[in-house]
Amino acid sequence: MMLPLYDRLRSAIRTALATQYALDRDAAAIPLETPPTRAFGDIGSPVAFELARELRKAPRVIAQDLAAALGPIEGVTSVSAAPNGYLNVFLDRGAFLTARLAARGTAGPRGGKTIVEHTAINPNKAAHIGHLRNACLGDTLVRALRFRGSPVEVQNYIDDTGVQVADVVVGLRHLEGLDLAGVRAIADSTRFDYYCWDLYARVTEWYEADKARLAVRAETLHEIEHAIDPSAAIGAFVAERIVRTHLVTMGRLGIDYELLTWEGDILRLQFWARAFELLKQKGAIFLQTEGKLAGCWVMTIDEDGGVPAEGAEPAAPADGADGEEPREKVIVRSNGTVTYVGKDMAYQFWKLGVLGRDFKYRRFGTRLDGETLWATTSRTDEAVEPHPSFGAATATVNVIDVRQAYLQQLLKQALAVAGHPEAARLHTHFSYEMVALSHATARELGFAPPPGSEEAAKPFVEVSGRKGLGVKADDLLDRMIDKALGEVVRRNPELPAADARQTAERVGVAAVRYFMVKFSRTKVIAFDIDEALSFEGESGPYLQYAVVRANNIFQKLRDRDGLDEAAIARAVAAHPPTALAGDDAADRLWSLVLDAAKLDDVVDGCVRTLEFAGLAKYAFGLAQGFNAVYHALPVLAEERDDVRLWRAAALGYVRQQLAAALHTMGIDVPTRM
RNA sequence: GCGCCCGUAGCUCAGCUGGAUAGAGCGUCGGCCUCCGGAGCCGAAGGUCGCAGGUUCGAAUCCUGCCGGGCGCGCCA
Repeated sequence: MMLPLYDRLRSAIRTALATQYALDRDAAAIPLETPPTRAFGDIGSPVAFELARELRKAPRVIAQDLAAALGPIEGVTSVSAAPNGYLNVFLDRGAFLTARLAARGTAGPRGGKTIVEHTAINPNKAAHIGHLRNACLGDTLVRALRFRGSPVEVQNYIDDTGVQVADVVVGLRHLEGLDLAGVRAIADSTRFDYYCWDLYARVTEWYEADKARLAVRAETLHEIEHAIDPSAAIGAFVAERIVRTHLVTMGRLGIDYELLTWEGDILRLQFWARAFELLKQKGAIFLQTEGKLAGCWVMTIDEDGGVPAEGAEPAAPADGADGEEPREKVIVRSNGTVTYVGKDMAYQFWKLGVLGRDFKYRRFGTRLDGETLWATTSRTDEAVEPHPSFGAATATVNVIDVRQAYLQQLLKQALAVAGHPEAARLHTHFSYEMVALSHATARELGFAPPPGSEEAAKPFVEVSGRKGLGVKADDLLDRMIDKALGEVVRRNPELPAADARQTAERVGVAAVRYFMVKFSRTKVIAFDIDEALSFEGESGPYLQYAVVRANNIFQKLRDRDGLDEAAIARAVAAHPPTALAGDDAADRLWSLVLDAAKLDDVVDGCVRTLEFAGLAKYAFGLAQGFNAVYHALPVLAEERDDVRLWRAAALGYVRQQLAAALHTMGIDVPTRM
C-alpha cells in the first residue's frame, strides 16, 4: 500500500511548488524513487534537478526551499535536502508498519470492465509449452487486474471451425477411415489430445507427399463451416473433447475462464453478417473487381499503422507518388468464406459492445472456484436464462504471440474505420515472443536438427505443432511434479503420500509459472528442461520456500507463546519500534518492510506496461530479502521482548505481501516442502 | 525491400515515464548445519552496457545512422 502515500507526497510537493515558486505542476508527473540506502531516506525525489534551469537556481537550493516549505505530511517524520539536490523523505517506521498491518481488505472497484482473451488454442491437439506462456501471462494479467480491484472478464476463444480442426477431421476420416462412432470410441479409450497430436503431424506429411490432397482439406473445411455431416459432426466432437482436455491442463496450473467463445457461434448467429454490413456501410471494405484479388472483399492496409494518434492528421493516401499499389487484405474470399480476420473483427465488435447483437449461452462446466464456466451457443434448445452479462467491455486485451502483431493491427484499423476510433484505442494486443527449445532439450526429446543444417546453426530450436515437434504441456508438468515429489519425499520422509503429492504439485506448478513470467515478453525463451527442473536460485520454489519458512516461525510463535498475528499486532503497540530503527540490523529489517509495501505500485506498473517480469523480479527480491533477514535476525531466539515482537510483526507483513505477490502469479504455497 | 523485436558479466537475464556506486540467477573459487528447515546464507573473481554520433546538468535508458541476430509482410491462423 505505497500508492496512497505517494499520492500524499506528490500533492504536498505540488503545493510547495505552487507556494514557493508559483509553479503549477501536475502532481502525477512529480518523480519519486527509492534512495540506494536507508541512510539517505525512504523515498527520494529528483524533482529539483529538472527545475534547476527553469528557476535558475542550484538543485540543492531548490531542494532546501521545498523541504522548508513542505508542511506536515501524514506518516512522514522529516524531509531533507541532500547536498547533491535530492529531496529525501524519512518515514515514521513504527507507524508505517502498524498502519500496514491494520489495513486489510482490498481496493474498491475502479474503472470499467476489461475483457482479457487468452489461451485460444486450436482445439485439435494437446496444448504445448508455447501455449503455457500465453496462458500464464494472460492469467497473471487477470489476477493483477483483480488485485487492483479492476473489473475483468476472462474469455478463451475457441477456433472450432478453422483449418487445424479440419486437418484432424481429414486424418480421422481419410487416413483412419473412421466415422463419428469410431472417433468417439478412440476418444473414450485413449489420451485423445495426444492421439490427435500425432495424427495431425501425419496429416501434414500426407499433404506434403501429394499437394493435390490439399483439396480434401478445403472440402472438409467447407463442410465444417456449412454444417455438412459427417465432417461437421466429427469436427464438433473433436473440438469439444479437446477443449475439455485443455481446460484440465490449464486447471492444473490454476488457470480458468469465465466464458468460452466459439467461433462457430459467431458464424451461425450472423455476427459476421452484421459486422460485414457495418464495414460495408463505412466503406471500410470493398469488392475488388480486378487483379489477382478479383471477387474478394478486401480492406486497404494503412501502412502508417492503422489507428492515428489523437489529434494527428489523417494519413495521406497510400498510393502516393511512388506509384506503388496500396496493399489489400482479403476479408472475404472469392468463394464466399470469411477469413480469420473477418471473424475476429465481428468478435471484437461484440466485445466492445458496438455490434448490436449477443450470443446465447450454455453451461459448459465448473470453474476452479466451483462457479459455472459458461460457453456461447447458437442453439435455442440449450440456451440458459438467466446468464451473467458478457461482452460490452470498456477495454479489451488479446494475449497473442508477436507473430500476429500485423493481424492485430488490422483489427484495430477495422474498428477505427468502422466508426469506432475510441474502441480501437481501447483495444490492446498483449504480444509476447515465442518459446523455442534449447539444443540440449531438443536432443533429449529426440528431434535435434541434423548437424550442419540451417536449424543447427541457430541459437535455439523452433517448435512446430504441424510436425509434432515440441513439448506437451502435460508432459512438462508431469516431469516437474515428479521431480518435485522426489525432493519433497527426500526432505520430508514422514509426510503422508497424499500430502507429499499435493506439495509436489504446488512446487511443480510454481516452477513452471515462475519460469513463464520471469522473462520479458519481448524475449524468445529457449526452454531447457534441466534449467526449468532446477529449483535453485531464481525459481518459483525458492519463493515458496521463503513463505514456508516464515509460516514455520509463526506456527512456533503460536505453539510456544500463544501469539497469532492479531495478538502480535496488538502487543507491538506497547513497545517502541526498536527493531526498525537504531542500528544496521534495524535498517535492514525496515528496508524489507518498505520493499514489501510496494506491491501495489509494482502491480500497477506491470498492468500499465504488460510486463510481468517486473512482478516476478520484485517477488524474488522480497524472498531474497526475507531469507537474508531470516538468517541474520532471529525472532524466536531473540530475548528482548520489544525487538522480538517488532521483528515478528515485520516478517508477518513481509510474508503476507510475498504470498499476495505469489498469488498474483498463480503460485500457491505448500504447508511444507 | 518495408515493418516490429533483440544485442548489458563465461551462460541466461533484470535495470521502471533519463537520476545517487550498472544488478540478479546459473557456473567458477572460498566460507557457514550442537543456532526459527542448507530448495538456504555470507564472501570473492567477472562488464569498452553491439559500434559511432547527437540531445541533456546527467544516457544502459531518449534521437539518428551503422553492424549482428530473430520474427512478420498469404484468397493460413
